[in-house]
Amino acid sequence: MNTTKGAYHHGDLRRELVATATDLLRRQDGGELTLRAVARAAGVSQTAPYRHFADKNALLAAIAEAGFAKLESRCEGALATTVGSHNRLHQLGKAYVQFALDEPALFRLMFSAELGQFKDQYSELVARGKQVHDMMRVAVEEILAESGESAEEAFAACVAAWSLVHGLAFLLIDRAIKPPPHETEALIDAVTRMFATGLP
Amino acid sequence: MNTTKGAYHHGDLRRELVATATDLLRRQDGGELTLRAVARAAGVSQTAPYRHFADKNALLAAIAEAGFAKLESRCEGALATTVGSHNRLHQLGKAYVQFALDEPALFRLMFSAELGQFKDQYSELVARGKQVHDMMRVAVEEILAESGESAEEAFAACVAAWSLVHGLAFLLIDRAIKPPPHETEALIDAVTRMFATGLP
DNA sequence: TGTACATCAGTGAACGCGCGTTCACTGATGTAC
DNA sequence: TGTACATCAGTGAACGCGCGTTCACTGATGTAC
Repeated sequence: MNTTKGAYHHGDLRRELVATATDLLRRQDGGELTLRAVARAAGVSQTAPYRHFADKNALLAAIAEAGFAKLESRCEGALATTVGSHNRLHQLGKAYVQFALDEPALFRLMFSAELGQFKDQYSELVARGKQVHDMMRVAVEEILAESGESAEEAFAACVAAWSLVHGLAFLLIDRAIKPPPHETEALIDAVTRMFATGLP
Repeated sequence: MNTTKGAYHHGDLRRELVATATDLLRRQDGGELTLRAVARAAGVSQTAPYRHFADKNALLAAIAEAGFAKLESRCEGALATTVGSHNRLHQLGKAYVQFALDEPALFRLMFSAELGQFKDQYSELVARGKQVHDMMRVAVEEILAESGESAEEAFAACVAAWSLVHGLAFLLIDRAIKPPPHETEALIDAVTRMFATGLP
């Protein structure tokens, strides 16, 4: 594998395209992501991506997959240093919302209707998405296990926990609610705690 | 005002374009909404909309504004027949989520990044959006007033309530969670109740 | 070690397409006298 | 009541644009002998 930049053979263009696209999303939040723009930003001809992706959808799927991996590792990082079941759910929620704030366009893509239309064809992507759901589930179950709740309760509670952080993330990145910047973190803290400590 | 269909002068093309666009969103969820497609669906030339809207953004703003009005009237309908502060918040949340399920593409547009980029230019749209927030706030304050909570608590609680229903709506319409269709309503009921009854 | 050749990973020109928008226009309507 | 004319609300052709994608190609790499 050749990692020299500028070479005719790039070495790892696939990975680079995904990284460049993620970067592009970060820099031009709101705009449309085009294959040509990604290739341009990667310093490569507009047809080069076709060597690594069947079509634009395949690239989008790869970007979203990498996004889920990133989200997952952020959440795991938050859990790694936290003890106590309520506290763990609380930190998990904060990491989730913070990820959305750091990467709004990527977060949007990961859950977009556009992606939703074909994502079932990309099993790795589906698997990555499930793992986020699973982290939520485990965190909620940790709490409910302590008080011996039923599994049905657990499902609804898990969905509620996820809904809360997912909704807060979207309301913030879509600017439906606009707290002063220096109060944003406190708001996230208050809202996520509200649920985590509210569970039985 | 002439309401005869097929006439050269339509009579109320502005309203019709908004209605047609909403219809189009409903029928082709996921696809892009184009000015030309809206005009085509309304049975009018592709340049006719320019008589009523400065550009495509203005049409999108009008569609979203009508969407917020619709959402608001749905929520008001739910509140009109409900007594008891906890119950009212619960029903409000259900109406919100149900609206998103009935009009997923419209709901997405109302909160889309695309719209977010220019919506501040349309004050009527901004005002409509605020009214939804206000309904949430009032419902939460009704509850908190009964136990004399502080205003800061109220803000976080309001954001939390809105986040919960907003997140559940998006997780469902984006198929991030896929309950069996006949269980969807029960899940919405359980999740929205979970918060409404969880407040002090 | 040197050479021939298959394979791989790029390039660049070109395609058809649908988009938003403009422009000069035309048909319908309403008003003044 | 009838006519002239200004105004309003549409039409249809045309524009330039950037898009995803295809195609024949070319330069770089690795392997067999």
